[in-house]
Amino acid sequence: MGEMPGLRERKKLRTRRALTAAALRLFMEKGYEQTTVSEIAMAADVSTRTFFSYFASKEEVLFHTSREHIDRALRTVAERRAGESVIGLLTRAIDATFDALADNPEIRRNVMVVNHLVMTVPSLQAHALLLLFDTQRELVEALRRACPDELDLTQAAAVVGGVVGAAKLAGFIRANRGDTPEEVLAAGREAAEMTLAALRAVPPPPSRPARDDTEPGRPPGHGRRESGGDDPPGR
Amino acid sequence: MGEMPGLRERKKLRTRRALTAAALRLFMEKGYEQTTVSEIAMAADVSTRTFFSYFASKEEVLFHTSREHIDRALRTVAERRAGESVIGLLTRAIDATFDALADNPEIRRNVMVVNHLVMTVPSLQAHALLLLFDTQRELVEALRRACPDELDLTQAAAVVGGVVGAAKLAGFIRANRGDTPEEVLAAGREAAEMTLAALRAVPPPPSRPARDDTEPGRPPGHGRRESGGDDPPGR
DNA sequence: TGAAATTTTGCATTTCATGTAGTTTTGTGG
DNA sequence: CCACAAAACTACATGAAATGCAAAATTTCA
Repeated sequence: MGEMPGLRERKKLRTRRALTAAALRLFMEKGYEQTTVSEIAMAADVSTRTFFSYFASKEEVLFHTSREHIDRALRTVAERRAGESVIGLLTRAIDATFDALADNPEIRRNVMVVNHLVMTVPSLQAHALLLLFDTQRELVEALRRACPDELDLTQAAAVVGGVVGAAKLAGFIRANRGDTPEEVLAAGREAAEMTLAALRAVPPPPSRPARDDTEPGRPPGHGRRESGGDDPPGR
Repeated sequence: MGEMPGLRERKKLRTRRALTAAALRLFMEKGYEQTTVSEIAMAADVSTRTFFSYFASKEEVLFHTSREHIDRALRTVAERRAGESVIGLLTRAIDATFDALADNPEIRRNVMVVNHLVMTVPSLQAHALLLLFDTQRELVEALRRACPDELDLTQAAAVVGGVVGAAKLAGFIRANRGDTPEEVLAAGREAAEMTLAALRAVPPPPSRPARDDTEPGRPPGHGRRESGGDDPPGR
């Protein structure tokens, strides 16, 4: 089959880029709601109908690029190192993701605009949360594939949800207060590592008996263990 | 001023209920996308325009009721008991929430339908995630109000995000697999308590020096402390 | 060059959502 | 019981998102 992209593919890429660039510019200039799809298409010199053959919706034009970051995180998890603990693996994946985000200046510039839009337009916020949520589901799957026999479904979900949830909430809240991207990233990283540190110290509780889980689901052996627990009185 | 609601208010309530009931029934019968707003209005015997004076959008008709659950959780956090640790307070709030959800059969029936719709319609999933996210932000605020001088912003966000994130992801994933509401609730509760247990054993790391936070942000004193910390080497 | 495949386009249509202006219903005070 | 003000509702018009379809236009390949 073809090696070099070919004119048709190159043109498609150019059109897609023109559309996203025009969209970002217009959103910044006039606001998201005030910008119509037909204006975006006009600015990119294509018909309105063509816009929708590139992006399923007006919102999607903002999120099409983030896929590569997601894939990197998934790849990191998939390449578990020999002898690496579950939490160690997650720590490495989190670090790799934050490092990649922090290092790329061009991406960071766009992220600023996208971030501002996401923070201020509810429908975009919802879309972003959905994207992140789907990512978490993929992460859970990847984690289970990389560490079979060490995590049952609920445990994997708890670990991923806890770490990503902490980073997300901390990051969003900081971003909402108008902090710089650097501060936002730092807060997210810090929150994730706080949760990881807690998980690192205490292996998940002993497997509950009556929990049939399709897979065997045994208690994951982590690095170390220490004080069992002292649960507070009651509910 | 008026004590008893008054006819006007009662009628409004009836109309709102009629609208939600009609919407749920039609959504179930014909699917969400296939149901138009005008059909819902027709079934509830009001004009299409009136629908939008009750609900800002077609999606909102599904989520208007969940507000009371949110308020209960917030109230629990606000009523911190004397001497209660931060994690203990959160544990109690989580338990109260899950107990309330598990106990009310009428709510559970509706939750079934809503759940199914949320799981299958992306725009509804996005809306639900947004709602949950806003709830988390309110929780962070409430937690900081209830425990001033014990948590800085990032720490509060990490704790809430971690616990809720774990419960959410575990619950959604189970729900997606078609598990019963009981199983979904159990998995959510279990995941939340797993994260809480981890946090309980390890107090957040010593306050980082160069972190100016609008509020003093001192190291959170939890109920008990033990192994100081084993912070991971570096980043 | 010419035929096949694919992309783009214009047009029609549907639905969500909002603004406006006018009518009906409700609460209140004489 | 009636009249008046406030509110809730309705009908109508409008704008924009999104989709389907068939007719051009463009690329690919023989």
